[in-house]
Amino acid sequence: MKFDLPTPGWSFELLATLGKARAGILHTPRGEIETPVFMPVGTAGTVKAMTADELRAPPIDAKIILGNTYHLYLRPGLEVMTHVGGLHKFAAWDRPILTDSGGFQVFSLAALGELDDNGVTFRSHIDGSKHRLSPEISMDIQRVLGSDIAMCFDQCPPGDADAATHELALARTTAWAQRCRLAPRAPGQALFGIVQGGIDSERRKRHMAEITALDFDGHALGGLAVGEGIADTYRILDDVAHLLPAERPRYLMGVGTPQDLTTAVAAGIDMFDCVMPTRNARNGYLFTQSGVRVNIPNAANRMDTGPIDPECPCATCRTHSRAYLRHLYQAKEILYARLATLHNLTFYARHVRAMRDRVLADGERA
RNA sequence: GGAAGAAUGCCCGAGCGGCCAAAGGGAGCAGACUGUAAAUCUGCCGGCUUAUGCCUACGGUGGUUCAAAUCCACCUUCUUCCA
Repeated sequence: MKFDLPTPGWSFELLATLGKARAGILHTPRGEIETPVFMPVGTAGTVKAMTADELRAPPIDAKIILGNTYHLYLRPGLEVMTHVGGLHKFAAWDRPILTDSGGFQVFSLAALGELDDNGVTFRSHIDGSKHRLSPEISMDIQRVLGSDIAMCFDQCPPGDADAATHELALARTTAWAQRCRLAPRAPGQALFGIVQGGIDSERRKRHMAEITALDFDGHALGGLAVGEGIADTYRILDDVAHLLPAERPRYLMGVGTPQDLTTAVAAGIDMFDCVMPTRNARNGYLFTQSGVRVNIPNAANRMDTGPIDPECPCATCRTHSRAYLRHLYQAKEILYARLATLHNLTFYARHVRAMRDRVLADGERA
């Protein structure tokens, strides 16, 4: 079944379901995105250590990547972004891009500034200069960046926030979502709403009703895996994800470990992003099919002539040994970051695709 | 042949009478990382052991002192300078 989304040129095609899990295709003006999908994070206009060609080529074959409003606004800034004609041209990436609104930075860098009903004032981590982000400003930056999916500017409370903080964040996030909805967008740019509410199911559902009423192209669950404890994360996913409108894509923001993705897909999520494969790669943590992680600096790899993962088709595993990678890591060679990132992104891409294949193979046609 | 200086834990290197199992760095070992201020950060790093505990330790051997990596004597090795 294929559902048109509010933004022209966009539709979501549901192919099969297996329990709450789904497999589908998100049709966009810049191409198809098979779901479930993992979106590599490219905060500053680059998925760190990867070229656009490497991301596009199998086995990663990323159909969509992330960019970040806050970071790209601070550097290189809107003057450059306008001049170069947007993020796609700038980064030589012709497939879809999703931009985070800066909402997460409001949360994670909140100590830098003051938060009020209208937005957040903060100081640049680069030069200390004072800046302001509001729903309108965030949307305008995302318009200039020209992302395919813009995210609403939201407030994401930490995992241990109290009820009052959550209620305030919910009210603001809803009010801000309404304002983002009215803001000008780039041609063909879709907009996703974000559901907050912490780990209280009833609060989540209440906020979900507010956000889904606004007719966004897709819906995101925000504020999960922000320190609340994995059992609560999974409980909320199981309680809430499948209640998001079935005919629109469902995006779990910022998650997560391979097991998190498995759990979330089973709960009905279609889209993910996370820094974990890229950052952990750079920090020596490599994923394997067997589930046993490889800490590449460990002495056990010193003499190991085998690949990171014998089941992995990536160029790193087909070409290089653990001993070599460990050496590159220890020697702080730049090549290490590239080889490791290539591997971890391959792992994530295959992990998510395997789940999609399973839903298509064993599920019911939608 | 003479003169001056130096020898510290795996390496480099502070300390120059007690607060020294000995700063700091490196190396090594282990861990963390979830809408990226992260090629980052944390812990361990003489042994026994997980104790306000014991042993072994600052080139070697003696000595001074209640107390020495720190002071003295000699020895060994190294560096620089003068012949």
